[in-house]
Amino acid sequence: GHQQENSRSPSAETSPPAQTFDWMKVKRNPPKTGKAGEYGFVGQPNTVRTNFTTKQLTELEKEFHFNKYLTRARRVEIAASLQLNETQVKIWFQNRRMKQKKREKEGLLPISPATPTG
Amino acid sequence: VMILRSRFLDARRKRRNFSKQATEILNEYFYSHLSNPYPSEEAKEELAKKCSITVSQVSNWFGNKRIRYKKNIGKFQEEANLYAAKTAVTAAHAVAAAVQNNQTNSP
DNA sequence: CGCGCCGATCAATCATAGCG
DNA sequence: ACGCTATGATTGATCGGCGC
Repeated sequence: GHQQENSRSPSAETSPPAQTFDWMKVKRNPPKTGKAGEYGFVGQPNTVRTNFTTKQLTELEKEFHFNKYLTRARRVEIAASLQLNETQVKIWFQNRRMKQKKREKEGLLPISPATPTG
Repeated sequence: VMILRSRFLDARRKRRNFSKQATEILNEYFYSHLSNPYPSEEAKEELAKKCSITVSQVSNWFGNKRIRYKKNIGKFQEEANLYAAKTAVTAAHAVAAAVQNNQTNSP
């Protein structure tokens, strides 16, 4: 048996490697977490993700436990309190909710492999 | 730097590589859909079942695979060729079947 | 028309597994 | 035991779509 010939597949898929598809070119825009009012550096995006401190995470988690959703006012308070951008606080809660959802989802399936419903 | 890392790390600490079989299945899907390696939720569930892993793990695998693949396409050439050849056989069968069905229909 | 949210994904990083 | 690479998981932030 031998099937090593390079025949042009009439179909669409199954193309030779090294081919560059759109998904390989996808590039994310740099984070716009430009903080203003701290140091003299204003206007230059952060290019990298912020590293939240343990204190900030602790406070955020505490707030999250209080309520999963934030109001504009609350967001402003927390942002100022933790020295973060309102957007960062908003995004953090967003991600937090997704994480919560994911945890709940996984904590239910892996214990029931046998289901009569098929 | 401090030990800010070892505060609430958990799952990330102890992990086990997927079985060879699971990796094989995932790679087969990835390379047979190289033009668009984004399995639907449904496909992920099926892959998860076949690989005996969770849907999240399937998502993680594809996420990592896509990023690492495009970051260094050359490094995956061999692997790509390997699975491309493998899927080519399957494709050939599909084409053969399609031809039979397409006999009465031509563009 | 803008804003927040959801779901998916990106991209960088962490920490460990695997190999010589 | 040690250094390096491969690989799974985590996560701040982006993208597109939706509803208000």
